[in-house]
Amino acid sequence: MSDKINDLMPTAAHTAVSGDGMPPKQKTRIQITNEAKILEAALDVFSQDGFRGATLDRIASAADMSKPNLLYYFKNKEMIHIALLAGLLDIWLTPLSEISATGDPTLEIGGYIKRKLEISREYPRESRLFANEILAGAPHIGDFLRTKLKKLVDEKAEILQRWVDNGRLAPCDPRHLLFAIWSTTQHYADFSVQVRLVLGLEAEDNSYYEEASQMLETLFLSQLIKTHDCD
Amino acid sequence: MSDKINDLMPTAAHTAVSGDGMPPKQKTRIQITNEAKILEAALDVFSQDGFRGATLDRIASAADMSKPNLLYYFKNKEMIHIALLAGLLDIWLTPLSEISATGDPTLEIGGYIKRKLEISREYPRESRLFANEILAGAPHIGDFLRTKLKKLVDEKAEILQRWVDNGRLAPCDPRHLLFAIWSTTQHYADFSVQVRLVLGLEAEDNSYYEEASQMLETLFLSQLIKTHDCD
DNA sequence: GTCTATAATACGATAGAC
DNA sequence: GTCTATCGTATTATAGAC
Repeated sequence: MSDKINDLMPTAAHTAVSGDGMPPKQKTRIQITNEAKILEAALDVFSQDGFRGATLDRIASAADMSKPNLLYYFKNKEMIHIALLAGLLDIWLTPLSEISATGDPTLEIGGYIKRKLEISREYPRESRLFANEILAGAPHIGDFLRTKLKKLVDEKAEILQRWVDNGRLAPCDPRHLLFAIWSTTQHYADFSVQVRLVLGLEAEDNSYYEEASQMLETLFLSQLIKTHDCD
Repeated sequence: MSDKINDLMPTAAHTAVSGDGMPPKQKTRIQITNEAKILEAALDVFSQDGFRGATLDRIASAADMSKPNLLYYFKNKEMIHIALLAGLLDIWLTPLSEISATGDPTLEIGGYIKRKLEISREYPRESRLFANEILAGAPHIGDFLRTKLKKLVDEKAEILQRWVDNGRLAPCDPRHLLFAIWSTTQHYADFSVQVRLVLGLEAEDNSYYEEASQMLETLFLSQLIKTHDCD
């Protein structure tokens, strides 16, 4: 359960997941396609049942591969999971890191919410993979959250706080504003089954994202951010 | 994977989890205490690792019981899980059902958010149990969501819609307003590990709920609900 | 690189003594 | 009601042929 995510995160998509200090090895074409096939299948399984609940049998079956062949490409179950998490964290954090202190609060926060909701729609399995990892106690990404994510949040919270101090943003705790954005956007991926059943939609029907976008704009932008005072 | 939750939900805490049409049997004191001990232990394990990831070994160990003894009280692993979900749904839905059409929108919605956040704080494991069940595709409570929950949401959405039509609530999709309330409040239970790591808090430190309460009031009440127009 | 075979352990559930 | 013993299967991972 070593937290190796911190090391391999930035280059996870292109280098071998060796975990030790070895130099990255050049990959053959078949390696690239088979590893991709495995990760695609594993994402389905891990995002549904979590690390403990997933089995190599089901991953191999979903990847249309034999189990030993799967383990030819990844040392063990844990390495597949870590590779997926590493790929996810990259997608995850880019939008947050792009919030700019020099921009307009409404545009910056609105753009962030929009991108987060797009990611929720485009990468729902990654969102559920992350949710499962957190629910399990973050055994694989605890270090990452404590160090890199915290650092980034601290940075961005400072920007938001300055906007609050300048009266350009309603008084609120910046970190909790981020939590609210994360939770509302990811909810549509993590709880999509519930959302669809409550709305009476068929599986795979993603039409609710239009309404979601509208709701989040109302919630976070129409009123929260002060464009003018009226009293 | 039969969805029996619908039947046993209302009386789950006091009657035998027989599942069939048998009349509820009177329980002995030792039955009551041992079943409670099992459910308490199972809640720890299921809420962390989900149904598939949990094992009877760890539940028995946490309950300080032998595995066969555990299975003397519950027919199998699934019955323990269903009993927990049944208990949870009761806690879950009461606040929603209490939203009153005759009340004041600010007080009704504000009260609902407050109660949901209290539940998130008081029953974080139940919240994570629910999250795990949804992430896994809601195999045990799909029917419940499709029928009873949907019905209740439809009812309450109508009330909210009337407030929107009367100009007492900002124009928004009532169902998505509920989703936003659910996601933000439950986030503090489901993602508590991440929240604590990002805030630099120790495990078990729940102090962030005060800030959370403030944030949600700002987000949902201070501006969202129209108390007056200024243009 | 891919396969069959299999080792070694984990897991859900039952049998039967007490 | 609780225990030890155990059955049958599932699961992770490896060995070794091809």
